[in-house]
Amino acid sequence: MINPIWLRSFCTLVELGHFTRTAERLHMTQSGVSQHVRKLEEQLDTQLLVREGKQFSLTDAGQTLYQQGGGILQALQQLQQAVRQDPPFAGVVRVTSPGSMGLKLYADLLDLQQQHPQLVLDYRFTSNSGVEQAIAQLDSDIGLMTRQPTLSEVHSHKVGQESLLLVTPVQSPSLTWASLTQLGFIDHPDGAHHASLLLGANYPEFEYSEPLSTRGFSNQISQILEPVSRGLGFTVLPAYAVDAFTRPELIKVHALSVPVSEPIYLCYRRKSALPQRVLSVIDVIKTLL
Amino acid sequence: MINPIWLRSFCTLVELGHFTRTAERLHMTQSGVSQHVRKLEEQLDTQLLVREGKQFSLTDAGQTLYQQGGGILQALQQLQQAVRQDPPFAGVVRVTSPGSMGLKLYADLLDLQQQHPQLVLDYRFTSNSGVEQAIAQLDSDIGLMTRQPTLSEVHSHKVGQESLLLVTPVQSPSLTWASLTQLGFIDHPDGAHHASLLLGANYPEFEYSEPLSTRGFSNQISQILEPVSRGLGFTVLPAYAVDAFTRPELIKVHALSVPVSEPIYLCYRRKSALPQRVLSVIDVIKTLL
DNA sequence: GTTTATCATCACAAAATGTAATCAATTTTT
DNA sequence: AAAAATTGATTACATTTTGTGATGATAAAC
Repeated sequence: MINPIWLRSFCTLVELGHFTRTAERLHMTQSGVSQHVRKLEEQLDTQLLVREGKQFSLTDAGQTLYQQGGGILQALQQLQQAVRQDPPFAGVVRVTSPGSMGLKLYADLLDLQQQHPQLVLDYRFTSNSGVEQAIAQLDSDIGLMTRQPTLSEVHSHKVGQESLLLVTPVQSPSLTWASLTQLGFIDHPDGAHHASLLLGANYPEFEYSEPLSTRGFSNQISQILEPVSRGLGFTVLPAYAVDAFTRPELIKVHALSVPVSEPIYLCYRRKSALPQRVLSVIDVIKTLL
Repeated sequence: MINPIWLRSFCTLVELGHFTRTAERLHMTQSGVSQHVRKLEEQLDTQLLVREGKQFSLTDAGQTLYQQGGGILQALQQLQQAVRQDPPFAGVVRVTSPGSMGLKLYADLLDLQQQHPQLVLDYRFTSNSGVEQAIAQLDSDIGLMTRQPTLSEVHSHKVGQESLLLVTPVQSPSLTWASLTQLGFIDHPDGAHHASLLLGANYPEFEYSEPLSTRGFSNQISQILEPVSRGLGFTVLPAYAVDAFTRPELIKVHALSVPVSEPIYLCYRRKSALPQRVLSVIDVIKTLL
């Protein structure tokens, strides 16, 4: 009986044309891929690949095996999906998002997890491109991004938006450009980007002035407002991150005359049939954003 | 990924409704079958069988898995057939037949093997029902029988016949019924059957007389003519067995007035796609009989 | 010509698989 | 009813398979 694990390695290899990349895709070592192919060839007593230096081409047998085998593998997967019991609120769901909206989502999803003790949430914070990668590599079930993904494997649609807000200490001076530059900027991973969006739209001076003087930086999204609350500077943050700050009385949030917001895209892997628990969480996320 | 070995155990179990018989069919132990099913259920986190004492029925999931899974297994098998290199004269071919025609065939097939050094013949002698069983249980690729098989898995068609011959010592007396009974019978596994066929058709006395007095027995087909050649008795043998005797000058073969012969049926497993080497040997056998 | 990237091979640790022995239960025989 | 025989589940263990890391060889890139 053909070993479907070996077959999968072979089919992936044919698609990628590259042992090392196949290994990465399948979360195994290059040595493993090499051996899988060799064992397939041994078992079938048939050469599948014609090795040409570091390239290879397919023999007729290899061609057949790839075409037919791919279909069978899919059928096996689908069968597993069809038969496996698939409860809507049990099992692991892996969510990845940038920090800002994560602060809100994570709390809300923990509520959900408390309602469904069988549900296990694996929530990871990372950059937009990290989200995209995680989805494409099957490392995450659901992703949230503030831009559309570029990889073709990743499906996305807009599910909401988050306003960018100017945040200053409570006892802040006026909101003139001069006072802001004097107060100084508290930076964070998306700080420059957010600042240019919001400030550029509201302060004509922004475009021509010096870069903002940075008075601090944190990549821990929940910590960014701490220096602001102590009067050390101002920042520009998505609303969800502001909402999550524990001492709102120490900061002041300003509605500027030209509101700016970033879209939020919900992403998951195209084609791969999603288990019920992932669909459930997607539904919940949509109601939250 | 669903393990196709486990799946095969499960599908066979569903068909046979019986763990122990499934184990026999698949050449494994009952314990193994039991574990395969359990592991499938564990992996899919789904009950497949509802155990009812020693019986069982299928859950919905089990039903689906059986139906879809069976198809996938077949597809896998066929793919393997299609891809596996399948030389016409290399590999093991297992032939099973009763002794008589085996004596001729085995020699001829050894000739074939000498012409094709890659070919390996596994020739086993057994009874008609043994042949049938061996085919049905996939223990043999080709079988030869002198009656039609009864098992539905076994396909057969007539490829020839072998004459039954009366064999006496060279210096035998007349062929009257009286002299034969006085000479005595050398028996072998099919002896009684063959004798009744041939003698019953040629000696009206046969039906009413005492059972033949037996002067010897051998289940080694090539040895049966030894006691005959020494004058110890006569026997009735298929022609192929007589032809194989090394000292033909010591025996006398008699053409009786009513010739009797047994049909020869060539058998192989229905449906299972035969590898090229088996087809080759089948062709050769047909030319030999 | 040197460096880097890529694939094959090998030795070994970890994991899986299959079996025999045993147990528990059900069915059949006496 | 009791005894015997079947049948499937479970367990312990030996064997086999599998995947990895290390190493080496060869092709591509610089």
